[in-house]
Amino acid sequence: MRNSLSDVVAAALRVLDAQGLEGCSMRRVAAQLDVQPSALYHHVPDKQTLLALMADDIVRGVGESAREPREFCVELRDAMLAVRDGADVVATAAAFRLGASQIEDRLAELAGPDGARTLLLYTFGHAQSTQTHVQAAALGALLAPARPAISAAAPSTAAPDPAADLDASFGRGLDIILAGLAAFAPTRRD
Amino acid sequence: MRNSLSDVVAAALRVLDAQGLEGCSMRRVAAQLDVQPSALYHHVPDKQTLLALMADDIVRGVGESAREPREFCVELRDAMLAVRDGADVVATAAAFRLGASQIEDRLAELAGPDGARTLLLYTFGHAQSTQTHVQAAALGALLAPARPAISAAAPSTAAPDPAADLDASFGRGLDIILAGLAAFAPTRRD
DNA sequence: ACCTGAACACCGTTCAAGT
DNA sequence: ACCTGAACACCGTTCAAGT
Repeated sequence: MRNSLSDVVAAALRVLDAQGLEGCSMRRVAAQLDVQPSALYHHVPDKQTLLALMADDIVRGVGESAREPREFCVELRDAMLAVRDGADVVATAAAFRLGASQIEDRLAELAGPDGARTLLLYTFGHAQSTQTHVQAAALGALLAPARPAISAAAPSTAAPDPAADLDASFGRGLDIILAGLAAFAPTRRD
Repeated sequence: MRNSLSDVVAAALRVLDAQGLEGCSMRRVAAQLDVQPSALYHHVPDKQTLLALMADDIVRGVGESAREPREFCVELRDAMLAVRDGADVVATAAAFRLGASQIEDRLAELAGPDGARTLLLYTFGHAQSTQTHVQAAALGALLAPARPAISAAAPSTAAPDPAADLDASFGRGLDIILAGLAAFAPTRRD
C-alpha cells in the first residue's frame, strides 16, 4: 500500500497552504507525493471532490464545544484563516451543500436554520475578503519592502493594524446579526 | 478601429452567460470576437481585470434609486442572478476592493459602514449559493429528464418551487440583519 | 490496490511582427 | 491603435498497462 486517501488530502492541504488555491493543481499535489498525476484518480474522482475533502478537514471539529453562536462563528473563522485560501475552499465546497452540511446543522442547533445560514454566509464572506486583503497586503509589502520612514510623524494613531481592524469589523457584523436574531426569537426566560 | 474595450467586456459577458464562469476563457472570448486570443491583451492587462470590468457591468446602476437597504439588496441580488455565475464574478471582484467599491459606498449611506458590509457579504453569499443550487438542479433535471409520474399522489404541498424557497430564505436572512441594524441604530424619529 | 507513461484537449500570457 | 502567428509553460482527465 503506497498512499491512502488521507495521504492525498494531507498533501493537497500542504500544497494549498504553500501555493494558495491557484497553485493547488492536481499535478502539484501529485508531485508532493512523488507520484504521477494520474495516480490521484485512483483515490478521488476529480479535483472538485478533493477540494470538498480538504474543506471537511479544515472545518473538522469546529464548534463542537461551542455553546453560543458567536463562539461558533469565531472558531469557524479561525479555522478557515489558519490555512492559506482556506475560506475560499470551505465557502465553495459549502455552497454545494448549503442546507446539508454538518457545520450548518450544528450551528442551526444554536441559532435556528435561518440564523445559521445567515451567520455562515456572513462568516464565509468576511473570512474570504479578509484573506484576499491579507494576501494583497503581503504582495504590496513585497513590492515596496522599505518601511515608510518619511511620514512617521504621527506616532500611534497612524498605524492601524489591518488584521485587528478586520477582526473588529467581523465582530461588529456578528453583533448586528446576533442582535437581529435576538429580536426575532428573544431569549427564552422560562 | 476594430474592437473597443466595451466590445471585449460585452463579448465576455455573453460567453459567461452562455458557458458559465468555468467556460469563460480568454480564448473563448476572443473567438466570440473572431480574433486571436493575444488580441485581448491590447484591451486588458489580464483576465482578472476583465472579470472586474464584467462585475462592474453586472452591478451597474444597482440601488441608484433605492431608499432603503432592503430594496437595495434585492436589486443587487436580482442583478447578479440575471447572468449565469454573476454572483461569483461580482463577489470575487468585490472582495478585492471591499471598503472601496461603489456599491458599498452607496449602501453605506443607507445602512452605515458596518451594516453595508454585513448586508453585502450576506447578499453575495446567498446569491452565490442560490446560483450553485439552480445550476445543480438544472444538471439533475438533465440527467433525469422524465417527469416523476409515479409519486404524483400528493398534489400541491409536495412540489415546493426551489426558486421561491431561496427567495424566501434570502428575505428572512435580510430581516434578521435589518432587525439587528435597527437594534443598534434605532430609526430616528425627529 | 496502487501506480506509470503517454496522450488529449485544453489553459493564460508574451512577444515579435504586421497594417 | 489593433491585430496575427507562433510559442511557452502550464492545466484536468482518461486509459491501457504494469506490479
